[in-house]
Amino acid sequence: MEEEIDYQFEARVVELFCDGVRMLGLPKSVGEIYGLLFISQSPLSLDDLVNRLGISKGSASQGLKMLRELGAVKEAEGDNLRRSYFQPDVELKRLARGFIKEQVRPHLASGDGKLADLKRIVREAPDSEGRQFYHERLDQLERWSKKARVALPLLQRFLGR
Amino acid sequence: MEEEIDYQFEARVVELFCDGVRMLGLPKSVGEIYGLLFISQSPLSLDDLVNRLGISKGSASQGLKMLRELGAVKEAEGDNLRRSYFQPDVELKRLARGFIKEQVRPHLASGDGKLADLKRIVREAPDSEGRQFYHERLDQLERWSKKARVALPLLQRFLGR
DNA sequence: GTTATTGTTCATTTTAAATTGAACAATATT
DNA sequence: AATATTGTTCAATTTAAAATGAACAATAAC
Repeated sequence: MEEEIDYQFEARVVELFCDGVRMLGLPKSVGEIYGLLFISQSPLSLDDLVNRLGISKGSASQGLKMLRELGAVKEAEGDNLRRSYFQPDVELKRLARGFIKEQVRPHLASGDGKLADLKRIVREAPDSEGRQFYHERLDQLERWSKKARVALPLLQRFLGR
Repeated sequence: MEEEIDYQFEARVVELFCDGVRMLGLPKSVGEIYGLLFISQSPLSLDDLVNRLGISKGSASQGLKMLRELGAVKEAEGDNLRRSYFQPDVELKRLARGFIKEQVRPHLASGDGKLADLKRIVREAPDSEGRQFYHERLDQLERWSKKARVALPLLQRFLGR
């Protein structure tokens, strides 16, 4: 009965994290895994995650991989010496840093590259009524990108205090 | 030939915006529409969007609706008096405000509600070894949420200057 | 060296989300 | 009032992303 309450409670926390990570554009399973680790009193193994969340071994493995890359989970000691156990990193600072580094910056960088290509196309195009307009719009885009690049470290700093 | 260059250029700008909005979790078609409006020298009608992007009337209508709700496009005058024409709002400030108001805040609010429910469950549960731990974790979540609520207006302010 | 255990990879399947397009409403034109 | 034009809605379809699970590698135990 006590178990039953815990289980329902756990499920609702997991659900809350699902919503959370989907807002960030990450797969549901990643939210489930992080959520369960977050609300568990002791580190869990891949097998624990599979059993308690009812997801496949593949999902659990991939989800853990992503969470490790994000710096959102770290290895920990557990009963079984042959297994790896995981616990969540619960510092918002680190979570934000990992997300920005792994998910945001790469997209921004790729966008900057494409933007530079476009600017070159306009620069090398023959003069025309459109050229000036296009140039202005691309400059606008460049200003957005620059602002984002400045905002990110500020945001990170704010979250880390 | 001149037309051809413009078309390719336009297509690449549209693609850039597709990537951009997908990073924000919005549908591709919304990026295409905004992107085309962004790089067009004059306002466009729904029909223009359908023809030049090769998307369905339904998509264009829904995409425009979302962009209007986000405050990312506004109506404008055009040749045909019976049609509505649209042009983009290119102020980062407004774009950020709309996105935060329509896409971020609702999720945060719903999360806060669920979090409050969970806190109540823990508060009303009988004392147990787990109770204290759960309480701490939910407090942590609450601190995250509060930090986010404070960060958003700061971010908005920063983007608006 | 054979068998068990643990975890990863990736082709296939499933699921969720976006798109379509036909029916419909609203409004203007003849 | 009949017809044309414009735009919306929503059930059905398509598409992209995520989850699955079987095959595989790596390591440990026997």
